[in-house]
Amino acid sequence: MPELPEVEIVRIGLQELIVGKEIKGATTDNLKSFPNAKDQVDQFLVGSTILAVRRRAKVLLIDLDSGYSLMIHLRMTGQLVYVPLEQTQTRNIKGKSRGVGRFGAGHPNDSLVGKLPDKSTRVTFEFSDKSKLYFNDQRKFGWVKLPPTELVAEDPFMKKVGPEPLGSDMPNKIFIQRIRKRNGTTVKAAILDQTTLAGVGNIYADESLWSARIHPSEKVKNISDGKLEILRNEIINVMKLSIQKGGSTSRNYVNAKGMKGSYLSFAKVFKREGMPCFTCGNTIVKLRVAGRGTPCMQHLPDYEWYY
DNA sequence: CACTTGACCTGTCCGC
DNA sequence: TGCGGACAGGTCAAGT
Repeated sequence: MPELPEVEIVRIGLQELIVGKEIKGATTDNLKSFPNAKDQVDQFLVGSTILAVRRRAKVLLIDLDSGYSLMIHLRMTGQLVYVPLEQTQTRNIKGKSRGVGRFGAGHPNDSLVGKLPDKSTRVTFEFSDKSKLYFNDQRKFGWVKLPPTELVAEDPFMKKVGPEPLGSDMPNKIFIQRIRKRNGTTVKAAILDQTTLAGVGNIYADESLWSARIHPSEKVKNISDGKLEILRNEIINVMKLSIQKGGSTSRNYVNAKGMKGSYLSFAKVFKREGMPCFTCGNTIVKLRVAGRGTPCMQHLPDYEWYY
């Protein structure tokens, strides 16, 4: 689910909501979600205070004054929702996982706050002021780890992940250099590869490729440096716009206050299969590229006409 | 080695 | 309405 923009929005929200709070406890009923909880929670988490909330790629990092950091990956359906003390919980329909609701994005009644915990709650963090942070994850792909802060960079994923697209460490030259290492594959597979660059997922891959007028199944080796430069700029543009719009909510995504994002109403291809392209009017189709559902134009010429 | 495919899970949607 | 299959925002292990 969450790609870089969604994780960044959660980070911004948590930074505002939980920094300075003391952790009183953490519980999980799913060992896969927080594998070392039993050994680590009492020793390194309980009694510690939150110093900062960082993000690297799609991973959230919550630094604690115990010298440890919570590492959290939301994968496909993870949510991190903060519930303040004054929110009394409404009664849940037993066994039913509640969706975001029927109100528009940003509507106060649309928040998951007040409906938590529910059957998708995997980890509950409680603060000393009795407020809570829920890690919900329907599909159980997400995870929580608690390494020493200084060893976060030694995590296998952190060691191999590529540069941040919105950071100053990815100028055009670096982007083109790195993506050219994937000359043999399709451009969509190349930008989805987290070791090539960090943070692009299925939505922003399709959106940025459409904006750059590059077909997702085109091989990297057939694309000029000039077009790759345009692609790099469009990746930055769509991600920045998405952050402004509160991210993409396709099904599950909500921010730290339990609210969904509105970027998909600005999307050009994602979830628009069967509808006309905003530029050429041809019908958007859904193909399978890099093993992923890929809404795009049918043929390369659909894109090339508009170079 | 570079690249692609299946597996991990739960829930929803669509066609019969 | 029920049932089977396909599919869903990510990443890794195992396959070619």
